[in-house]
Amino acid sequence: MPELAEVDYFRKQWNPGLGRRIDQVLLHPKARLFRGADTARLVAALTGALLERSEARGKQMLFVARPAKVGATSRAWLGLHLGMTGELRVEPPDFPPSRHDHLVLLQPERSLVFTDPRLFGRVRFSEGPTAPDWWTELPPDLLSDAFTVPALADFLRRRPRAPLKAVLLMQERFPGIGNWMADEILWRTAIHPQQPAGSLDAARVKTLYREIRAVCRNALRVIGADWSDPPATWLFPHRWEKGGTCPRTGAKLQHATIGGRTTCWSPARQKLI
DNA sequence: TCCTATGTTGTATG
DNA sequence: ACATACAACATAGG
Repeated sequence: MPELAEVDYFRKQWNPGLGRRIDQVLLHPKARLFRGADTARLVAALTGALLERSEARGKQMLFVARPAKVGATSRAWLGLHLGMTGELRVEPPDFPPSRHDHLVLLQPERSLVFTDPRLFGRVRFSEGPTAPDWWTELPPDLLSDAFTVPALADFLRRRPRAPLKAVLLMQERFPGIGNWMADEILWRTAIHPQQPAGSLDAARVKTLYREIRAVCRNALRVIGADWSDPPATWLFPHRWEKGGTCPRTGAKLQHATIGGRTTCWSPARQKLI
């Protein structure tokens, strides 16, 4: 389920383990989750290490650990992506991992668990004095100063015929936006999800920019903080209701596959132009 | 049985 | 080279 705010919520689930030692690492090395990662080194580096801190950028998470060796300047960098069904949670120290618990960091006081039934998630691992490229080369956060109206306009211009719904899902420009956030943004902006990205005038680009930032802020405040339900004034709680209606117009919501994903919009306020 | 699922990626086509 | 579209990945639930 995780998009921007859900990812940050799950990241914080491991907060009780920060500043604490990792005694043991349990994993299934052949799980698709670990494709491309050196699991042997991951286990060797994290065993006995101190879990220092974590951060999230878009749908990506980073956990940083200090190796047991005294005076070590190198760090262990653990990158996690939750895919479609990944979750992070805390369990007791003696907890027995079940089938989908693919990575477990055992601490004296608790177990930090990464579970992912569908295995669309991903674990990355690196060692070194500074953060690895796969972390530092991530695109700028949508709430940072680096995400600007001209940057948005330029990106849309380069994908002139793609439907806006599909474009908003491109992580290289919109890190953290997923299916429900894209629909929420277009609904607030009153733009049809099928609208070609290159067809917006300057005023609409500016409005789109503002609503992208607003949905990111609101989602982090409401869902990211404690997994609160978004209020009925959002599209979110109505999008899967049968016979669901638009909270602003009262008109019946519509559904179709756009950009390869099930899309919900309010035909009363989102019309092709 | 068939369809759906808050995601990414590899591949084909234009 | 770039833009676009879509199957594939793996599992559970309606």
